[in-house]
Parts: sequence; structure tokens; C-alpha cells
Amino acid sequence: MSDPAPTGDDLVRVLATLSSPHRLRVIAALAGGRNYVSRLARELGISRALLQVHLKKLEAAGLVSSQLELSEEGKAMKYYELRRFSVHLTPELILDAVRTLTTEKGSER
Amino acid sequence: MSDPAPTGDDLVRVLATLSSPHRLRVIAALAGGRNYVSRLARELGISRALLQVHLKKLEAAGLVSSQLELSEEGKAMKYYELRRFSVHLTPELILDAVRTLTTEKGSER
DNA sequence: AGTACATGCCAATGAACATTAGCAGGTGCC
DNA sequence: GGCACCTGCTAATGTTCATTGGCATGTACT
Repeated sequence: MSDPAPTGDDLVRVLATLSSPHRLRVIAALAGGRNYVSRLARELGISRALLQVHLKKLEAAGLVSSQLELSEEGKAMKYYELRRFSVHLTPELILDAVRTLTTEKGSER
Repeated sequence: MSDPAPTGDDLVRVLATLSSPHRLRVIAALAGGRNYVSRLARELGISRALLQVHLKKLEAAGLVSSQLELSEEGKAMKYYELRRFSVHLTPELILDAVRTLTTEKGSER
């Protein structure tokens, strides 16, 4: 049922990751096909450093995947690709997720 | 289609609100029926002040509703109730949401 | 050598957040 | 009056987060 959010902690991570306008735009941009960092940054009009941070979080949440490729000219290109996901957010899902929540004080926020 | 998240900004708010273990627990607790603040705080084992903050956010996101009632003894009781919601989180939804995003610098995070 | 493009990382800033403790108000009951 | 409930607010704390700018790496082309 829940693709990228099996455990409660994972659900929290996915939701936290998606609750950012920047990251939503990144996903929207990647929906049109894979792309590499520098170009994506130019298209989105944000700095490369900033984009990298967001991409890392998206990848950590399992929403995108990356592959480092060597272009024909030998340049290192890091391509990011959208990963298909589907989460049906309802009270029932949450009821389930809460059971597998790590009650660590650290990850409250 | 999207119940509590028509615009992109609303989607962001809902997701941000749900990306908190505390708030997920609150929702889970309210799934069992309406409850008032002090009692809910006791059941969840958190302070009343903290719970109030989270309840306000949940209400701002449209995920719960509240009604102030006078008990028979005249005590003021604030009851919170879970609001039914359903968001199907997919790349397509995000693609749509991004179009109605307010690009304000302030609400980035 | 200099320019243009790609990657990665880190230190510093400011802003936003989570949480606590304390204060105020109100009612009813012993 | 004093205790036990209920509500609401705020100031202060520590802790994360977002964002920028800079620096270092590499390749290829002129």
C-alpha cells in the first residue's frame, strides 16, 4: 500500500521532505525527465549548493535516485531521477504509522 | 480530489503539520473520539502547553476542529475532533500543486 | 595559461521551530 | 480560604533548519 513509507518514522521523513516548496518544485521538474544538478539548478533558478542539499534529502527519503555518469567528454555528471511513489494520506494510515514510531526525543521536531 | 489541500501552499502546510510524531499521535488519539485538551495531554503524556501548540497547528491545517463547551458544572472544556481528510500523494498531485505555489521567500524552509 | 563547465564540501549567517515554566483567568466543592 | 479541575497566554531556552559564498577537485577547448 504505502510505497516509500512502511514504518512510521519513514512516513514522517517523507512528509517532512515533501513539505518544502523548493523540493516540490524539484520533483515537478524531475517529472519531466532525468536531469543533472547544474542544469536543474539553472532551470529552477536556485543556487547549486542549495539544490544539492534538497536533492540529498529527497534521496534520503527515497523519492529520487541518482547515478553518477561520465559524459563522452569525460565530465562527471550526476543525474537525478524521479522515483515513483504513492502515499494515501488518511487517518487510518496515521493510526497504523503511529504504532511503529520511534519515541526518540531527538527526532521530535 | 484533494480534500484539505486545494492549493499548493495548503498542501505544504498539511504535509508540514503531519511531519511530526507528536501531531501524528494526537491524530491517532483523536481517531478514537473527541476529547478535551487536559485529558488528551494526560493520555499522551505530554504537557498541556505543548499539546496546545500542536493542536493549533493541526487546526490551522484543517485536520482537526474545536468547539468550546461549558460542562454542566460550568467548567469550560475545549473539545477537539478529528476532521476526515484524504490526500493521495503522488508526483501528479505535486505537479499540480506546484502551479499554485506562492513563491514567497518567507515561507520556504 | 585561461575560460567554461561539471562535481563536492564546509563554515557562517539568520530565521524558524519545539519545549518548558510560569502566570493569569474561571468554576465547583470541602 | 484552599484545593482541584478547566482554559489561555508569553517569555526564555536550546536546537534544528535554510541559504549563501567560497574553495577545492576534475575534464575539455582555445
